[in-house]
Amino acid sequence: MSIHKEDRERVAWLRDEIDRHNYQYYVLDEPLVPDSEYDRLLRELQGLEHKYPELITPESPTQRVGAKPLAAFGEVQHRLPMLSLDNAFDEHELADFDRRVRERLGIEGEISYAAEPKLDGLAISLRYEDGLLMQAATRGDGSQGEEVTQNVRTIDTVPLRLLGQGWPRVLEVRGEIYIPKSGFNALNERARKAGEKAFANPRNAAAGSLRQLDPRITAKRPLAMYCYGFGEIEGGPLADTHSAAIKRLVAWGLRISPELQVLEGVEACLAYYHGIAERREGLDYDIDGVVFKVDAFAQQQQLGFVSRAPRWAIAQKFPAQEELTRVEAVEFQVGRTGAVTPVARLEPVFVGGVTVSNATLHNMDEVERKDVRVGDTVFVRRAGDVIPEVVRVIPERRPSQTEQITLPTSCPVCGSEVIKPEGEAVARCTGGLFCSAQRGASIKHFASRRAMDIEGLGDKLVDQLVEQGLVHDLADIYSLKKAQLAGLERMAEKSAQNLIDALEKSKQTSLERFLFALGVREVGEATARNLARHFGSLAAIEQAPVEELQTVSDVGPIVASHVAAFFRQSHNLEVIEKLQRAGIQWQEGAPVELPQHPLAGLTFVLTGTLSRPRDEIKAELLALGAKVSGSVSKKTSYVVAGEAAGSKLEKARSLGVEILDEAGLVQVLTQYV
DNA sequence: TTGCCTCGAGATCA
DNA sequence: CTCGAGGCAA
Repeated sequence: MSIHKEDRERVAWLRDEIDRHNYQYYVLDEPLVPDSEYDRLLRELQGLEHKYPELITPESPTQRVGAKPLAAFGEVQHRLPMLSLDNAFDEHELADFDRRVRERLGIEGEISYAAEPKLDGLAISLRYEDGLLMQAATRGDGSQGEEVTQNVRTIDTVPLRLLGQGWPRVLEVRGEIYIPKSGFNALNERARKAGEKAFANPRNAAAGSLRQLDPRITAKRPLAMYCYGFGEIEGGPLADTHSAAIKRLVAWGLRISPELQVLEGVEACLAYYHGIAERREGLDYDIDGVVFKVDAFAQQQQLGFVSRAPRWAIAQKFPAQEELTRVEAVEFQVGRTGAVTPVARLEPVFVGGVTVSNATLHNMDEVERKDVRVGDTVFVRRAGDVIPEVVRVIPERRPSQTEQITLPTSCPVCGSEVIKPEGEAVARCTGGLFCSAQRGASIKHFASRRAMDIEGLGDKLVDQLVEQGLVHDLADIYSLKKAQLAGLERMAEKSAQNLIDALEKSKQTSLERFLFALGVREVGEATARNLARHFGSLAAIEQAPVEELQTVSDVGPIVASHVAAFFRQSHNLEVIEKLQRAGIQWQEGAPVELPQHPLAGLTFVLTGTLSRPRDEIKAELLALGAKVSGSVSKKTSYVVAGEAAGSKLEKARSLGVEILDEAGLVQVLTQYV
């Protein structure tokens, strides 16, 4: 069927018109027409597209909701990493941040900061190519996230095509996806009426909505987005300042925070923070603080990054919400290494969007400092937004006749002696593998994904295996028979076979995984990898003297002694042998020469009065493979400036060479070494 | 640490 | 229908 010219033109006109109304409504918050008129346009477009399916394009406003559920989310490599922000928890820390920024930039006057509220949602990266939304990805670990394009397309406030003109061919925009409070309440109201479970808080509802495989469900969730930053942009930045660049997004149909402001100096930032804090309740979205960014891109570039966070931005967080509750009990948990940790069992209380019923007390020093007792009324908060924490006891509300919490002399699980070495905070059960708690925890660790990755061997199953005495040491899991498993809960034929298969599959592994899985104290994934690479074979590690172990990067005297002690214990060696007899194997390689000179290629210049003799610092740098020069040139990597530094500092500034104070030097060293 | 989603499979009931 | 496990996000 041929398409009438006027229909084709009408379709194009309708799309422009609908996109324009969306823009007015969502971005500018100034609708031009009543909803009924908007609906009429949309229906007319749907009618025409129904008549001429060949006119349908992915960016048509009728095409937000894809028809088919996904099988799984794909992975996305971020071209520019999605970083996290440093936090400031009080005015003091914010002032420190401002001072550091000015010092690094060598500016006496006030810095311009772009400020906006920090939304409590989840971070997202949108990629537009030739003006069309091609990809939306979650943050993930910062360098690799999940592709959730199908779901993000359903969000009304995210344009499928950029409006206007002048956008770069490739534009990555970053922002926060969230659910407005009003939408959240309506959503939960609906869920309650339908007899479904309500969401605990808007953030989790938003995160859950984005993880739906079926975009039709996502489309029913009232998600929204504000843009606050950038990823890759073809042709470079959109303006000289962050605020100007962000404001350009508006013309292209992207939504930005109406609260965005440029402020001069730290005093203005503080005032802004207090202003937002006062209006917090009235805003239609949850926020957990305010973000300040150095506005000028040139200054941002000069400031650079520290590991995973930019030096040019900070999040000033609101004080964590605190609630009162009662301590029902203090129990002692025994971990994989035997560490005995006091945990407060609390009367469940809703704090910061979740129900908290447990809070670790870390160690006895902490218990004594806070003097927490059973029956106490305490303030609880979520520290750093995540970990529940007992803030303090309200002594006036302590019931009479309470007792101080004391460290048990014997392990609550196995009864072995508990020892707290002088000067150490952590107490330990001496039961070793005799202790079922340690046994269980070490098996769980062994089976975990980053270790041996034995699918199906989860917490509940391990608890059962240990409880029933089917497993005594790590190696025993490989001699489990289907018949033995059959007696356990939720373990019928199929599950048992799956587990046996998973065990079999895990036998092919790598030295680093195996080393990590063994659970040697202080040996995490990174250290296991370093050891494996350095020595190449298990035998070499087993026999290595402490001095040799210490030559491995990241291994100091403490880690080295733990490693050596582990391999001196005969029962550990027996378990390893048993595991190998069970069929665990890996490729043993030749030891890899690790670069002995982590600072190779860097040139330092020392100037001014430093806290130690210059020769001493110089020797250290040389030992790490760096060059130390007497004069500053373009090739100088860093100038380390102490008190009363003179012309060399001047020269460094004029050449744009990075300048470090001693603290900065330590940071750089930890970065490279 | 908690909450959410998804999947597979066991448990339960008609 | 319910549970356990796994994965993700803050």
